[in-house]
Amino acid sequence: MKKASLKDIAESLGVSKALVSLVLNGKGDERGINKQTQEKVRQKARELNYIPNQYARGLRIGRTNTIGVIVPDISNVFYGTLCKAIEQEAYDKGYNLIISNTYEDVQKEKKLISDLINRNIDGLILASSFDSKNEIQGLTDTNFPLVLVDRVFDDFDVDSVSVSNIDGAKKAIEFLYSKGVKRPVCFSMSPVYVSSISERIKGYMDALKDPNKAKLVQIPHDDIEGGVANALDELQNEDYDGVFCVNNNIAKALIRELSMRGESLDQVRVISFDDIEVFDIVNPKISAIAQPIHEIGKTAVNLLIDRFNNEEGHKPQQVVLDTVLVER
Amino acid sequence: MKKASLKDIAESLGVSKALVSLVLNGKGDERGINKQTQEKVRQKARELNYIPNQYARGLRIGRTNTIGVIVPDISNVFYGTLCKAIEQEAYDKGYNLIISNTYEDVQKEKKLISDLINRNIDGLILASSFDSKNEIQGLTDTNFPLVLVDRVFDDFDVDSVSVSNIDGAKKAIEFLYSKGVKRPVCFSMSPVYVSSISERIKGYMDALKDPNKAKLVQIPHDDIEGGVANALDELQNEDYDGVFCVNNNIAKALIRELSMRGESLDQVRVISFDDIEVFDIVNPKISAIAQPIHEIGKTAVNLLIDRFNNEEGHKPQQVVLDTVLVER
DNA sequence: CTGAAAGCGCTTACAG
DNA sequence: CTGAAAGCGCTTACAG
Repeated sequence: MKKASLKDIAESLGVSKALVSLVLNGKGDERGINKQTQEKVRQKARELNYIPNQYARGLRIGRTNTIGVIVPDISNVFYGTLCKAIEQEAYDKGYNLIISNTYEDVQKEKKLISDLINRNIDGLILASSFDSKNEIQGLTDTNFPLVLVDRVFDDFDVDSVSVSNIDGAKKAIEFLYSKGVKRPVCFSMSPVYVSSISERIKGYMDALKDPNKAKLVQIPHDDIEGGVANALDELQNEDYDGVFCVNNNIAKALIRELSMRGESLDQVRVISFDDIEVFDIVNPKISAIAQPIHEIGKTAVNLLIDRFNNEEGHKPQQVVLDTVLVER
Repeated sequence: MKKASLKDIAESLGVSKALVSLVLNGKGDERGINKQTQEKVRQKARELNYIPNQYARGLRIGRTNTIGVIVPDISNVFYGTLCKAIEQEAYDKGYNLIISNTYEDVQKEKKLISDLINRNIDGLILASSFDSKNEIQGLTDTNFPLVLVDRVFDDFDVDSVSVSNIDGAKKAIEFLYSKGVKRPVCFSMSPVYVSSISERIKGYMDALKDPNKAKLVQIPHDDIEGGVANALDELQNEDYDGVFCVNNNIAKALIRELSMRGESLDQVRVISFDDIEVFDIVNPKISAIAQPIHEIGKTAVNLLIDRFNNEEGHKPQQVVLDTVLVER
């Protein structure tokens, strides 16, 4: 039950491997190969259930039609959905994905990047946890096709797709004010240096009516539950009356903690960055700043493919998409 | 900035490619290659930033260290978490993953399977939407390494990992009874033929005190919201007082719909198969039948690897893991 | 209109 | 202790 190769088809038909290869790659007409011969080849390929060996092909062509994807955590709904969007677009364009998680561990991220390159991916889509572009400068120096998503770096001439986080955060704070909130707190998350988080903090600061009343709480990414509980304790006696959560994980922990304490969500106005299903399920519902996740994924894939097909001419672009306030 | 190859190392050191290959693959000692020569080779490989071409290697060896994973929908938390578990175990064992979604579309599933095999994956982990084993009989006939997860087929001698769905559903119903529920309804989902769903229905039936009072509602998988709304309308005037949801998607839709109607969850006792975060966030919390997702993923990967390393001796196993009642 | 040949980068018997 | 050679399966100039 050995797999059929080009040679098997060629021999059984009495033609050359070259001819078979040409026909099967759709270059039969272009090379003026006899229609009947072409049909015979295709027929036989079907008959032998021929499956081209992509590794021989990749070796020869120098490309593998595989894109690497590295995200912090695919079981986080935001990244799960992003990966799904990337997968759909990649699948449509004939590319496969290799997906890996870093869990915000920069050592693992370094290892994953080199592992993936070892696997000869054609390009990489990266939601990085690095604190500076230095860590990936090496990649771009060697001209390796890279697209940053979600988290980007300043002054870095590499393809990227992100959202206007500052603007989104502003919209969130303005929404709180419009609902009568007097003093909004920001529940932020470590590592605070990733661009998406730091920009959202900046948006919060910018939108405050009275910057002196800014209140920023740092929630550690590896103990969100505990961090939120501590924050609530700490704020017990302060006159905060609204919370802006910089991401959905914090908002989820907050909802849970409030309900455990018997405090209704009605008492505290909450809004979150990232719109997830839960916000529409809990009672009362939670408003959110939604990211165009599908478009982020699609754009990232297409930037990469453009780079592949256009090695010389491709100019790195920093795409910034808008967020939407989902009012509930 | 060309990538270094074995040949580059060999030439710059005045040794053969064979020697370099042996050393770099850790067979230097076994083949009695001079320690100093070995050190020189490793040194030079580092210096040239040598990355072996996996496709040349794969072509030569016949293996690619890549596992295909096909699930219905990775943005569904259950499958997202399963993929994460699979990824972790695979990563530890030196395998890469190619993940794809079927969205319950059997045509897409067929195409994906052949696509992945075209990409020369070493083996496949499959949560299938097929209604019978016939669709994949071909795969196993050719002896292709396959592990079914979550959804399995009867009388099919292939590796698989699933949970005791019947038993889990019984536990759910018994829990409802213990909480004073008199007449539990089962919210089931199409396609109902997948084993996980049909077994949960069977568990529900088996556990009913009065089988005549069985009430099974079919929710279409592509319109869960609407299906749940209709179901609630239909049940308006019946004396049901508890709901068993066969999966988390249905439970989420139910929670949302109840809260939209202003009915508290307290009025209707709900329990769901699959334990997800939301159940711990809503108020009141929802009890659930939890699957050992991490163990499912890990077991699947290891069955596959055992099959790889043990081509002849490997005996297909049907692993069935236990569920846990998470009472809230 | 078609074929023979080279070569992608690697590993592995084989030979000495 | 090390090297020369074959070959994995494919594609692509080149030649006729």
